[in-house]
Amino acid sequence: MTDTPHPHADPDCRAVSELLSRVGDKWTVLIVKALEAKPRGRGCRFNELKREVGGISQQMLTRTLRTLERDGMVARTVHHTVPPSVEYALTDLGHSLAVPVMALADWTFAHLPQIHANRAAYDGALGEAA
Amino acid sequence: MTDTPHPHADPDCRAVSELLSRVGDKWTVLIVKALEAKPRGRGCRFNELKREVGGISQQMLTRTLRTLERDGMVARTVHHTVPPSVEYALTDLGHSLAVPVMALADWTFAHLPQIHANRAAYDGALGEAA
DNA sequence: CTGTATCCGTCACGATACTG
DNA sequence: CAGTATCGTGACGGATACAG
Repeated sequence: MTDTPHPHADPDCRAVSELLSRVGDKWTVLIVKALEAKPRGRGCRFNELKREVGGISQQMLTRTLRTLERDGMVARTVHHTVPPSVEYALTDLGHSLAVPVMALADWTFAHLPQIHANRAAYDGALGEAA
Repeated sequence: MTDTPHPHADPDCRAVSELLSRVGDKWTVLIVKALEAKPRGRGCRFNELKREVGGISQQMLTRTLRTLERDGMVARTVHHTVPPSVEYALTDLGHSLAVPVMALADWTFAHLPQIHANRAAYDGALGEAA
């Protein structure tokens, strides 16, 4: 009651924003999607994942995987062999996240024509304003 | 077959990424949420919206609203009075977008304790590694 | 009241080189 | 093969000043 500067001050709200940002970033969804395609229980090696996602740098792949691992979305398994090999796999939490995310993706896909039409109309209106 | 550099090259995939980024940005969801709270058909003035979202600059409010308007998510109605007044309201498309977005927000909210526990465990493991 | 234009700091992202 | 360290760049977001 003291005073609420703005909605983001609320811890829960911040957490939701944070997760939304995560989903909205450039690679998270692509990585989750790639891992989700794998048969349940089977992991994916680092470079294998890198190839499947495509166009991602080692840096970003490592960073994004670390974040996902920290949140418990992916599990990391190290095999101390020579050469070393590491397997990544979605956890239950990771799989469950994929559900609402894919729903959003489906929404986008379904409304794509509409959105494109809207943009064309908007941009067109600007041009003819002269 | 010619060659697929990376998934983002596909127009549809790019469009989905784009929408995801939009949702993941700092203000879009908060604005949509504020507009959604309004009774159907009733608009919201610029500064009224600014107050309700809280902590947003005019700059960002204008930019985000423009983007949403261009995509047909919000409708902008200008009343040529003195002083001028403008009303913003969600369109049908905007309302329908709110559904999957809120589903994602609900997922986050539901799994918040789990995620926090995971982070604590992860960070804790790092500390004791020494 | 409702915008637009400008400047500036921050940080996400990418490329590269290096290590175990 | 997997990962870290370092550096550069550019987009994004915020503050401010100005205009209709």
